[in-house]
Amino acid sequence: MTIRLADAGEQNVLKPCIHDYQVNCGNCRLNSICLPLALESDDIEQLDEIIQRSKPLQKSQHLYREGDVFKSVYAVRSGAMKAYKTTDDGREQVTGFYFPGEILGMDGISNNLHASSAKALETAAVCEIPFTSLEKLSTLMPSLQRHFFQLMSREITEDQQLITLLSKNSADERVASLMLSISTRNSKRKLSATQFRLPMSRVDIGNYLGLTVETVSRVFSRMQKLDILRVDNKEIKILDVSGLQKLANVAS
Amino acid sequence: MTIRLADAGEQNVLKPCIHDYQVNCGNCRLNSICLPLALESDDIEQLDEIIQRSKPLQKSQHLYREGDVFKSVYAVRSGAMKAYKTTDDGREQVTGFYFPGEILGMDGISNNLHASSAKALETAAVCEIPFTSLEKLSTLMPSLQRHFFQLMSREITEDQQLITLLSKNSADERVASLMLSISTRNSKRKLSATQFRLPMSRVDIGNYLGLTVETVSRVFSRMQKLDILRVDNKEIKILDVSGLQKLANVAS
DNA sequence: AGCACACCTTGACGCATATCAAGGATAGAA
DNA sequence: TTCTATCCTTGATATGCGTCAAGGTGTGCT
Repeated sequence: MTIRLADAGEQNVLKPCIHDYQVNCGNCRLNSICLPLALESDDIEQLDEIIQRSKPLQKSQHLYREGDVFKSVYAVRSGAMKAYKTTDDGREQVTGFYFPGEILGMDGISNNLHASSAKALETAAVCEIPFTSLEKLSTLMPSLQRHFFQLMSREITEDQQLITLLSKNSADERVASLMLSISTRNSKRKLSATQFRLPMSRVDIGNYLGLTVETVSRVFSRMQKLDILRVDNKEIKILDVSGLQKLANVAS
Repeated sequence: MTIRLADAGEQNVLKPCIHDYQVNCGNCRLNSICLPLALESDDIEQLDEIIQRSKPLQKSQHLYREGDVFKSVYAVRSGAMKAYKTTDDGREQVTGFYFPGEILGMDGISNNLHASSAKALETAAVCEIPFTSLEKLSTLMPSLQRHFFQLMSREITEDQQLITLLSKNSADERVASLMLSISTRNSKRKLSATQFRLPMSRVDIGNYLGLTVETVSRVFSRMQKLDILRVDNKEIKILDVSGLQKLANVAS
């Protein structure tokens, strides 16, 4: 079986290797998102050495589960992941969606146990970054230490954004915000900011935003009627960005 | 003017100094919460040297404001603080309450700007920990580096708890959870787990939990009627812990 | 002590979103 | 292709919490 990743193709020409999903950090297309480091090139090589690239995950396969011993954080290389917790009464709470270049698993550091589960929303490849190696390397490379402090801090500010969204905003505003967030993250990866395919189901969206499926569906219908979005199942086209921003109630 | 802190009294007998609010980390009563480090005593001394202890904040005084340049994180030494963000449309979102031994300000690391404001809920003393010094020290002391990774990770998991609470739980469950959280944090500080004075207003509670003042007030009345709490303005007495846990919908 | 202002409580009512229900669309399997 | 399971949409109804309104309580200032 040949595994072929969209991002890996060009590298293979230059640098063939046993598995064609092998890439290295130095020429990974995503390193500006994943590691916006002021790293010297031999620093990157050191980092590259500790990172493990494993076989892609199939859709709905778990990367780790809540309660697993924490060993590594992970960078998404292709595809998309969701993180979720199971509440005491057995329901699920989606805590985040992760796209290529984004890091997940940092919530496991505090107790050495993963505080949430991570599951592939579609076929996905990840880079595994063993945390003890990362810690050691961080003491040697101040810029790497700083970068990880920043990454974790960003996770905190993003969670606080979501808290505000859940606490203060209407269903329309929540869905609009998520669409804008995905749009922004896409454009950081040099993909279309106005047209994309949602990797997650309506249930996941609702779960993440504290809404029911029905409400999410109705919001999409409403936005379509207002010519703000064109929704065709999971295909989204943003027709009116500023209208969407107005709906999301954010300063552009 | 003489400033006197509850925690500082006994230290002054042993180690008088210019300001009687001066304490050091080595004999601070809170160091088991603030720094549960496997630090050697001379490590603690090094940490102690970078920490600045300033004059207490008066009620409603700001420690920092959203958008301020980020220089330090802060440990609460006495009193209580709240952190909040101002939304694009000018409303306030309380993102956390901080009690003695707890650390705030870590959301400023990612952009070198504070992502939220911090305000004293009552007269409060804080320890200022300059971040660049902390970073330098962390490269030299792996256990300190690890500790800060853990602290930030804990902030992430706590935010995720709040996300779940806001997304899935009723008004009763939210208020019950907050009461249990304060109770737990009190007992970590060797204070009563069943009787305490809330430092924050009903507005702040509602704001934090995504509820209106009126709803918070009604929940308190309801819990009082059920003999779960005794509420006398800001004085809270928990009469039925397991009843409260049941209301909060958490596994005890 | 007396006043003023902020904070808290309670009630009546309305609305946004959940819930319940049913049918349609889509995608993977045989 | 056809079957089947999952996902999505839409409508009708219910409800928890917000909103509006009014009055009470506590606290700090003069």
